[in-house]
Amino acid sequence: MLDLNELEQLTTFADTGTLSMAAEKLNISQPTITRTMQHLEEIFGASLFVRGKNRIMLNDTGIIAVEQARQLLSAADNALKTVRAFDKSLHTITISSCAPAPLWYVLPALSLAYPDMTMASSIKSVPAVYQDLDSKSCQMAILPHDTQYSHYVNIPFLQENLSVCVPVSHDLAKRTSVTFSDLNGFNFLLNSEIGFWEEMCRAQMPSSKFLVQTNQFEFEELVRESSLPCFTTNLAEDGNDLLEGRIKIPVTDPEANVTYYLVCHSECMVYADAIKHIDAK
Amino acid sequence: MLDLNELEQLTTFADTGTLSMAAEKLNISQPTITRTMQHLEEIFGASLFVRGKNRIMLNDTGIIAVEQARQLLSAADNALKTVRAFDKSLHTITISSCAPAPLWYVLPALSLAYPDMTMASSIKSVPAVYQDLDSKSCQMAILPHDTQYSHYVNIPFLQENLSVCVPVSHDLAKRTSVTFSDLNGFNFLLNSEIGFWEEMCRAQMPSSKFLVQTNQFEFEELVRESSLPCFTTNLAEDGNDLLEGRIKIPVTDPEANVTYYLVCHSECMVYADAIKHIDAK
DNA sequence: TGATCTTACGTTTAGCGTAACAATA
DNA sequence: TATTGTTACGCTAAACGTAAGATCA
Repeated sequence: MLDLNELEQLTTFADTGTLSMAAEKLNISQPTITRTMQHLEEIFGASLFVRGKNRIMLNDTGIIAVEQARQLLSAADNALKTVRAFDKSLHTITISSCAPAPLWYVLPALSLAYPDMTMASSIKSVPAVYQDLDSKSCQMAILPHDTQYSHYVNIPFLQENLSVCVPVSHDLAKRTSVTFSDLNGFNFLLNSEIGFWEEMCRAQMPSSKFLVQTNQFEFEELVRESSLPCFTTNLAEDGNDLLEGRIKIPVTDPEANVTYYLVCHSECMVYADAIKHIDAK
Repeated sequence: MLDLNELEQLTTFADTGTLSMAAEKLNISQPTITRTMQHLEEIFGASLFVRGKNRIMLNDTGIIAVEQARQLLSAADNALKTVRAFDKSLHTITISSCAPAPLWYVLPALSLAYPDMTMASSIKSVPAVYQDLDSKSCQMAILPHDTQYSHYVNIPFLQENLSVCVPVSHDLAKRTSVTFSDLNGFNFLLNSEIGFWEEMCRAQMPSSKFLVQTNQFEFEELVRESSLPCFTTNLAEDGNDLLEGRIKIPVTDPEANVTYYLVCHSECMVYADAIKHIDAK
């Protein structure tokens, strides 16, 4: 029977051209490779090399053997990965969310209910979340609305309300509420990785520019040091004095006040059960 | 790295259902299989079984692993066969002939010239020979005519002339020569494995019936014991007294007097060189 | 009680590395 | 002389089988 280790030595030899270099690359001694090559010829029942006194090269059959060896090693690697991936999927709850805030509640609740499971979450746009859901590459999704599809379980579980934060000196600072059309045209500081919020802002305020910060520290510095308006919500845990000197003004548009839904296929409903009791503070 | 031996133990276990039966099937001890299954779990980095106190079964990951193992073992088997087949092809001269007689000269000559090579010959219809030639599944072909294709080497090397053999009492016994149209309508004894001759006879004598004998002994018995006409040629070595009491009458049609051509791709011309000097006795 | 799987133990052997050798450039 | 491949030798570690133990039907 073929031995994948031996085949790897063969392909390494084919790659390097000499037995010694192959040995070095694989951290084994040259004699070992010599023996393995001899053994491979026994196994294949064919001569694979042309041997000089001091030199060894693949013959035509050897070239075919190397080709087959490569395919086989690659297939073996895939098999290993396939099994590992499947096993991992059994021990992982994958969640695709349209926004970060719901995950702050969902992940701890799930970790508590399923301490042996690994959580894998990602924040993406609404269409991307739907794609994960349809391809079953997530067990659970979080969307800012009901899916309307009866083959999904839809559970409302959290509300998030958007406010704009402006310095006290800002034109809008005296307002007690605003709409997107009031805000349209102003430029905003925005965090990255905020899911559907970003597209929503761009859609609702087409005349505004958004300075998207990838780095949380830099974002906070800019909030403190600039007078650019930014956003917060009822769920945001704005640290310390981050918004000191700023006024929070609720945005009243319905698009700015969303109800999140847990969405999953019926077979994953157990996971939803573990978190649907959650109340926002 | 995966070990194909271990994977085979896995699939055997999957086939038999218990470790002990798998062990027996593979002629190894049960503890060995136990250890191998434990080792496979290490290698895959996943639990593959559900274990009772004295029972072991595949879990979902295990089923996937078995599936992958089967594919891999089958791929390994194919790889082995591919290499062996290629090597064999390097040591085999394959000849497709439209008739048996040319092989009586070609095979000994080639064996003499290439003592380390294995000869593989087969007798088939003219179209089948062409197919072998085009698909390069033979190194050399023997056809009853020139191919007219310039990308083939065509070497005329042998003539065969057909005669009909009838008992002295037969209607045709007095003739010194005949044509197919004279013979059309008579029924004939025929050997099997005579290549293009059979189709040729059927085409030239559509009103005749042919009693094709698969067994050489039975054929000869029928020749001796019946008065059915049969055929022979200048190349045939009709043993002993087989045709005693019969008259040989040459068939004069051009189709009955063929010149055989060695046909091969240019890269196989060396083989043709070894035999093109042959003269018929 | 017989069948099954696991663990423990002792042996064997197969594989490895070091070293020596032969040949080349 | 430095590099390469092969052969010889001795050792180690891995793998195996036997035996014993535990559990179930």
